[in-house]
Amino acid sequence: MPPQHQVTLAQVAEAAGVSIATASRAINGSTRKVSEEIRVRVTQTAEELGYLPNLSAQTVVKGASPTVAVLVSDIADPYFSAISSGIMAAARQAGLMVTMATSERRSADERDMIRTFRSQRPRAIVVVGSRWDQDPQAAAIEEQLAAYQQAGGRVVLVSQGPSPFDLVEIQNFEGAKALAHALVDQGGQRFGVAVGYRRLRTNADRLAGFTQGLAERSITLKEEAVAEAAFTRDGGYAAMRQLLERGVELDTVFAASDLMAFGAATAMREAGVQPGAQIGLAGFDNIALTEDVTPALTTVDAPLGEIGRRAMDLALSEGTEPRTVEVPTSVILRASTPRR
Amino acid sequence: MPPQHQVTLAQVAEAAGVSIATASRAINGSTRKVSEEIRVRVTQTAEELGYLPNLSAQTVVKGASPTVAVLVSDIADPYFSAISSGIMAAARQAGLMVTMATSERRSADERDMIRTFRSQRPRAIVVVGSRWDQDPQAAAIEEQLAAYQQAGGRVVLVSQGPSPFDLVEIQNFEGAKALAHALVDQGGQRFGVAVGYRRLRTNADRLAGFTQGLAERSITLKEEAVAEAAFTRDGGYAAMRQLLERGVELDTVFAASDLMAFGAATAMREAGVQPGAQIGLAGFDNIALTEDVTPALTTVDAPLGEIGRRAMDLALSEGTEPRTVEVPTSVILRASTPRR
DNA sequence: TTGAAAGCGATACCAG
DNA sequence: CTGGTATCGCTTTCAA
Repeated sequence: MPPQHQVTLAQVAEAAGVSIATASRAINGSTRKVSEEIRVRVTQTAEELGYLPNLSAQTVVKGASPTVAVLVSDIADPYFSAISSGIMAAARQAGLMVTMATSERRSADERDMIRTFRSQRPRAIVVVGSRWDQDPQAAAIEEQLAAYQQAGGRVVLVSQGPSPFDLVEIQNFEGAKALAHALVDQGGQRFGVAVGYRRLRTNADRLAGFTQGLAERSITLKEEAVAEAAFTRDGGYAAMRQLLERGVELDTVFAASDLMAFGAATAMREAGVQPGAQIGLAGFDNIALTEDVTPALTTVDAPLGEIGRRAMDLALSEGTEPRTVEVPTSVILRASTPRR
Repeated sequence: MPPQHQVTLAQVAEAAGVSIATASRAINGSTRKVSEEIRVRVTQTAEELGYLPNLSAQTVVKGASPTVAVLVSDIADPYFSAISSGIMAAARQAGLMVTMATSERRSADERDMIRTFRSQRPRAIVVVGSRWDQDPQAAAIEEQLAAYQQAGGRVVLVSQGPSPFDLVEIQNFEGAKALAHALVDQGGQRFGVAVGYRRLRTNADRLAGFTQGLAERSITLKEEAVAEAAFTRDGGYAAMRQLLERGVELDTVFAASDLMAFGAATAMREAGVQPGAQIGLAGFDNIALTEDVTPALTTVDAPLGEIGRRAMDLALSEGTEPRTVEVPTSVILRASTPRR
């Protein structure tokens, strides 16, 4: 790493003919006790010299950096990028920088990244991503986060409870349940589900909610009508193919995410089935473009940008007790699930 | 910002019964001159105590932080998130952290963010986003970047040339030209274009390439067949509406990005026109989901992930002369532009 | 190979 | 209000 020589505070002080202490107060005066005249002179000198405060030096003495660290599974996934967008907007308003890393859903890496984050002494660490059942790394990760919190940092999870940390929780169960109701009300009777791996809590919850929603309308979701694959576009494609190959009779398919739904739609078409015609299709999340596809995709809206903002709110707040923010979801019916 | 008390190197040294200097060498020994026995003892003690190096302190003394700063216009846009994903993957391999900010296409903010980046003393700054013609802030931004480079940092732009910095350039002109050829070869005759604001170089280049491609096939693109709006999904929608309202006769529309194409497709449908049937539609970028929409979208592939990786390659390389990497594009014909 | 000590850039306490 | 100085956590000469 080539060292970068920069203008230092000492140089500014010297050029302005004041002490370092005064220069510091003039430029970053916490309790501004500097005569206006000097303040102007120093800031001008700083400007002329192109002085930029060394954030690291400030961090060393202050003990924490004006930064929030964000860990997401995959930034190319519109779900995560929308949440990240909300986080970054809120961070900017709060005058914080964002350092970001992607775990690519490998929880071993996740632990390492959190260690690296801790080295940065950020003001908060936000982890976005579903919890895994029986994750062998879960304990190690939680330990890292707990130690960080112990040391005075704030931890916010966008995930599922229960959690010893601040938590933003999407109503996966409730949303899926409401969707089931809506779809039955539209005349759906034979349901199938394309779900991501159930070890991911998000999938388990959405499936459970959907199942219960159907049950409340006296419809039993048969196990053979549930196909499981990766929680991605390709997984949706694969799961839909499974369903089609199994020959289960279906009039409506629920995909556990919009991305899976997109893949599922393509699988249907390849099999000569028109989504929204022979078989209805619904997703979850309401990511961008769900309105632009044909037929427009029925889905459960999760306000992703707001989720990011809420996470930052928690990160910036002071409380000591871990709090949970429930983010409500709402069903959006579109052409992909016509009334029958 | 609550100070965070953490285990320090001094504590580790004390607990291990060695000097701070030795502890430092044992844990981060650049030139490893520590006896194996001590090394083991120190690292174990560090582990037990939960020691984490203070990155800021290291940065202060080393003069630069193991970080690359990335500025993108909008992380929620799949174009940028795909590039970011490539950058982050490459950064991780190189053992660098990523600090990220979004300018939201406001170039005044852009300048400020670069200043803030500089305060971090990152190893490199990567700016992703099209250049504006007559951008009043352009000079100020370039000045910031130049000063940063002067001080030993590396600057990489993912943008358009000419540039005094390292540059990753997408072949917008060539790609659009090739697309024009392909569409004419398929029998297209009456072309329209939905383009983003032309002050954005990306749009100007894509439009110019497309126009020239048509010209090379003896087709003149009339000005009335070009509609200009925001370089977003909504802009595509608006531009397409303009075209339709103008009543220009069209058999094929080129949208300057896939996102614009998605919006344009919806506008067509609302007007009772089937994209891919009455009017063909093509985009640019080949973002995710272009294959999953109906009809699948013809587009120009820009390898977004690779663009990010290339940018990092440049950021990590040592050379002093500014270099340019041209990233080739390729036409992908799909159902949205059927043979006529 | 190890340790003592001099910085790195900035803040904040304590006098003046 | 201003200046001198100890301090933050760590790396890196310079001796031993």
